[in-house]
Parts: sequence; C-alpha cells; structure tokens
Amino acid sequence: MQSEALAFQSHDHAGCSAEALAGAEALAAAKGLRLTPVRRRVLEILLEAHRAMGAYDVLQRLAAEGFGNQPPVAYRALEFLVEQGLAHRIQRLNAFTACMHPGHDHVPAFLICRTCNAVAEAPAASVRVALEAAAAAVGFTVERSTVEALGLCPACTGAA
Amino acid sequence: MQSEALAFQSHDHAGCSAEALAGAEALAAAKGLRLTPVRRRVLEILLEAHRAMGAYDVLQRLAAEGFGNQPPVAYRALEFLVEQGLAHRIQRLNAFTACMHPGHDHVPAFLICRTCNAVAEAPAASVRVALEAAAAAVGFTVERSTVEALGLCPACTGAA
DNA sequence: GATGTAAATGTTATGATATAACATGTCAAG
DNA sequence: CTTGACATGTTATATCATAACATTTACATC
Repeated sequence: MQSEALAFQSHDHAGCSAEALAGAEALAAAKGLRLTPVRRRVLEILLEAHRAMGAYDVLQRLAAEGFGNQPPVAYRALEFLVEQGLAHRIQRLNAFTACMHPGHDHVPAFLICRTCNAVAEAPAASVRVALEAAAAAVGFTVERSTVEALGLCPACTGAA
Repeated sequence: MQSEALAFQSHDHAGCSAEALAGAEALAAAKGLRLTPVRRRVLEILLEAHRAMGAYDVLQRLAAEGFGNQPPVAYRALEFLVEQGLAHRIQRLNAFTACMHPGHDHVPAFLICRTCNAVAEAPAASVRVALEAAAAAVGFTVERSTVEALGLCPACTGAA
C-alpha cells in the first residue's frame, strides 16, 4: 500500500488509482452497494485527477462523456461516494477528492498547499483523539469531524 | 472570564458580549486598526446573536440600520473581523461567529450541534499540536487550520 | 417473460453563497 | 486644502448547491 509519507511525492498514480478503485469495488460488493456507471466514473475522474475537484468540474467531464449535464447528476454521485467513504469533501475548497484508502476506517485530515493547491490526506488518528477529548470535556459528542490545514507542502516549502 | 466549559450552558450573554467587544477595541487600539462603524456593528451583531450567522443574515441586519445592502458590505466587514481574529468562519455552515476571546492567540475548534445548531468554541491546543505533528511527519507546514466537529451538544445528547 | 416497486438518473428551475470591478466618500498627513 | 490611502457603496455576475418532479433502470416476484 502507498505510504502516507509519499502523499506529496511523485508516485505511481495509475497504480494507486487502480488500487483505490479495486478497493471501492470490493467495498461495494461487500456492502451490497450499487457502484453504477455514473458513480464509478465520478470516482475514476477524481482518482485520475488526483487532486480536489469542484462539482462543476466533475460535471463537465461527465457531460462530455454522455452522462447528464445538470448539477444534481454530479452532486448525487459525489454525495454517494462521500457517504460510502470513497471520497471526501474539502470544505475549504468547496471541492472533492477520492479517498486514497477506502474501507480502512479512518479520520481524514487534509493538508492543502496554498501555493500548488495539492491536497494530501494525512493519518490523523491522534488529531481525532485530541478533538474528542476536548469535546468530551464540555459534554459534546462528536459524530463527524472536519480537519483541514492550509499551508505549504514539502516542495513549496523548499521553493520558498 | 467566561469558562470554556460553559460554552453550551446558559450564561450572561450581555456580559460576554461586552467583554468581547472591549477586547476587540483594545486590540484595534493596540494594533492601529480601524474598527469602523460597519465593522463594529457587524461584530456586535455576531455577539448579540451568539450563534453562527450567514453573511446574508448579517447583511439584512446592516441594511435595516442604514448601512449598504449589497453583499460586499457584509463580506468585507466579516473578512476584516476574521483576519483580525475577532470572528471565525465556520466552513461547514458557510457562516460566521464572533470570537469569544479575541487577542488570546488560540486555535479554534468548533463544536456544532446538528440538532439545535448551537456552535461552541472549544479549547483545542492539543488538537493543533496533533495536527502539526501529523503534518510535520510528511513535511507539510501548517499555517492555518480548520477544525470542526459535528455532533450533539450536552442538552441535545440528554434529550435524545 | 410480464409486472410491480424501489432506486437511480435526467431535467427544470431556483436558491444560496461569494467576488470582481469600479464609483464615491472619508480622513489624516503633508 | 490637496493628496493619497483606505473604506464604503453599487452594479453586475460568478460560483456553488438543492428542491421538485419526470423518466428510466434494475431486479424480485408472480
């Protein structure tokens, strides 16, 4: 499996895409989900892009391939993928990315480079633990969390 | 000072508002910022509401009081407040809240109740530490972070 | 294989959020 | 009392998102 530490480094996109797609299919089969043509294609588009994409960017790709060209087509597929943990929403960018390791129960923390716009998913179990502790201290029960950091990726840190 | 632990509990709104406003004025004086009528009024509106408000909600209030009634009026004042740390943006809600303790360098973590929509600012230094450690592990430098949790506040947890 | 049903997709329309661009006003320093 | 920087007002438009309904598809059951 692709190391987390390589998130910002060059690597075999085709390989990690194929792996994520296989994971998605395995998950769909296991849970009886319908990974329909639109949904599967949206996931592929996100995986191929390998970066955060807006719903309308995805829609444009879909329309060019003969799928519907109205916003709900993209939003519904994206919503499905996010619900199933196959994609994530990046609040800060109003955008979506494919999940790099579907099926593994994880708490995503996103690192967004403000210079090159790359987005990486970092292991963040410790962040989740800290957040839940802080919430528990005031009696709050965490159900879902959004953790996003804006800053500089290794390459852009070096360039600066 | 208002304890963090009371964030979700009933308390003296007028008191904490006055305190936050005084803090804002002190900060403005110290940094030579211009806390103009619109900016000050927007901060007051957020403090009085004591919850997250959308830019258009704020705008409506402003317009009713004789300020401009076009979106940029609200967005510019909100942007100023957020930049100065006097208010925060809640990404998940596309909304804004007044900062409850301006001037104290802090990393806000927001707890959003999905039932009553209350938003509380929780102490989250430990979350920031965990996030920075996770980022550093992949060579990423964190500049700003967004930490938001969706779940149930104490009151709504009890009611459920 | 016909048929009923639920889910998915397509489509229309609109709502909600946000910003670019430029005009006008304000105020303090020179 | 002008100039320059910044704030505000205004127009217009860009961008993001969803409600509501029509149509199609998948699939279990008869």
